[in-house]
Amino acid sequence: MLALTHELGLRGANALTQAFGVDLTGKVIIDRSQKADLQCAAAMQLAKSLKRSPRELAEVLVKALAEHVAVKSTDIAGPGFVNIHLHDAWLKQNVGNALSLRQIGAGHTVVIDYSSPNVAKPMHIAHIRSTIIGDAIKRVLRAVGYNVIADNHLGDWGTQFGKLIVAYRKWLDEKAFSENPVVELLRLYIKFVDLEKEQKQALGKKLDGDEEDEGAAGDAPPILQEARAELVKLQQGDDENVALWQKFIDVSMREFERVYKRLDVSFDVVLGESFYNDKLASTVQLLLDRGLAEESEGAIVVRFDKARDGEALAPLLVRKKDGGFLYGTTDIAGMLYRVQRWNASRIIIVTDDRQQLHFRQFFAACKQLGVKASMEHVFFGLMRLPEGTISTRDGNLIGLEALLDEAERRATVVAKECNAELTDAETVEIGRVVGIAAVKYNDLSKDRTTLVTFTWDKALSLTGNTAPYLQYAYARIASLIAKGVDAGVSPGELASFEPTERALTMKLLAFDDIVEQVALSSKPHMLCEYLYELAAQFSSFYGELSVLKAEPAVSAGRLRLAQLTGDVLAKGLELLGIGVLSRM
RNA sequence: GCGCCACUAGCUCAGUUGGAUUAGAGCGUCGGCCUCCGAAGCCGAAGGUCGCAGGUUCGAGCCCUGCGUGGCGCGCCA
Repeated sequence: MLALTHELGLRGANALTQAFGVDLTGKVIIDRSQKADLQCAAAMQLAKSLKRSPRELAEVLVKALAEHVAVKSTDIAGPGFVNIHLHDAWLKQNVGNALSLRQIGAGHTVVIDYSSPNVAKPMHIAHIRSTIIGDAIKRVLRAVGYNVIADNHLGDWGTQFGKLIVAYRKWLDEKAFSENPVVELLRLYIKFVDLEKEQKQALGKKLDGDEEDEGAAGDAPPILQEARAELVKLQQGDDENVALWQKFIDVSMREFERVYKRLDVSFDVVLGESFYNDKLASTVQLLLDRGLAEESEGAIVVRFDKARDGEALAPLLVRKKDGGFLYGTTDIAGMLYRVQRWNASRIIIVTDDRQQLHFRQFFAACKQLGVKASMEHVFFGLMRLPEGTISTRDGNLIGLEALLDEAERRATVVAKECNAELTDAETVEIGRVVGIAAVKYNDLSKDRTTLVTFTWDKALSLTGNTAPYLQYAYARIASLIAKGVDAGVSPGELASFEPTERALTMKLLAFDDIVEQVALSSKPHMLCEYLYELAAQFSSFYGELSVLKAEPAVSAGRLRLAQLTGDVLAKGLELLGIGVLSRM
């Protein structure tokens, strides 16, 4: 219905512009309403600046809007609200366009960076947020016409690789590695960190008061010195170390791919941190040349000031005093690369909210370097467990695959209970689709900025506002249509228009509006909310009215509404990365 | 010390970016509905000082200020 609200908004703005001689283009917004089909609050919003009474403006709007073919009547209510009632005939005629989306992204390229797991660490339940939310945003942006580049910015570089190489050579358990390489790598890493801590304590606490020398080789724990040496060799291209590093990446990617396949998540490119290695020195040089970076205590930093950058941010470190680079350097290099290579007008990066400061810093630096693209940090709240923060150290990781396994298992049990006619193979397939959907929807349906506390029962719930509810509505519709075919009823023009049918129609027509809002705000939960309301509206309609057992003309119309609902549900769920089933 | 995010029903969350005398869902609780298109469902009930106090205006759960609680950040990790 976006097209209609836009038309009405334009019409209203033109009328006011003509009446008062002030250009008000774009100032009249048409909203949904509980009291009417649509409403307009512009009269009150604009009254003050025009020095007119809201009533006066409302009179103009009422007259202008009433002339549109879709509008049956208009009236003024309260302090100056304009209520708009639409013709039933118009709604019936236009409901078939519910699935068409304005291509607001046409001609634009957006790069979206999500998932981005760390190599050599298993994916656990917290990784699902970036992965699932990012993938849904990607699908929505594509649906509204953007050329989308989905980029998995792997954590495949950095100091941890020196540690891993040392630990691998010292303590590798071959058998464990061949059975589950990533778990073994995690064990090795933890073992290293434990030893490092031990040695540090043995060295005494004098390091605290002597920060100047902390980086000096002499005072660091021996094991850490070894790791640093291996890291330097790796960075210099030492064959053996590079081979090991590549091996870590390969085994990790194999595991990631397995998870992505189960989740139906995909990327266009996988450009990890290491991809930008050869661009870091020149990035720092560029910052220096532009006068944006300066030396400070041996390091190179970018400073910000309120007048130029809009806020007084802490400095961003781009080169350590030992010459090494940091992830801020990589991020800036990545931004420049993405803008140049793809000529992207939007860059979206999906990470948890702890990194907000970092993103504001590096976005500000990019702006100073002339990046014109819209840079958006799409952040989400951290996931925690009821007993506290998820941490590798505490060993309370819940593996992502374990979660998916359990989800499928529970959904399979329920599928068997609910539908005895299904074969075992069907039950397993349904359990798979429904279980994965439940996990995804659980994450997608909450505003991404809220902190979530993970519990099995919530994450795997199958009733109420969940994916299975939506899938169930779809399955019933599929069943209806099949029965309609048997009975010789096929979808046709809407004949009757009971209140529930009208409400369902209005809901269907809101689809394009919601999708556009998600594309602009990167908040998929709005689509979840909408689909849930749509399914609920359908369920009411279905409970209240007979579809196939009404008069033929009425049946055809109701079947059409059901079919459109099914189409929108399937399309909406597809945009969330969730599948549907015709039987469950 | 500075900054970011949150605070809405017993619990988990929405609230269309400032709109309408009844602030909405789900779970849980209580009560109805399978002889009739799929009960993973439908209908109804109970449940609220929107963290607290001020402010802005025609109008505030939403914006501003202060405070409280929780979580997370703040130069050589990512």
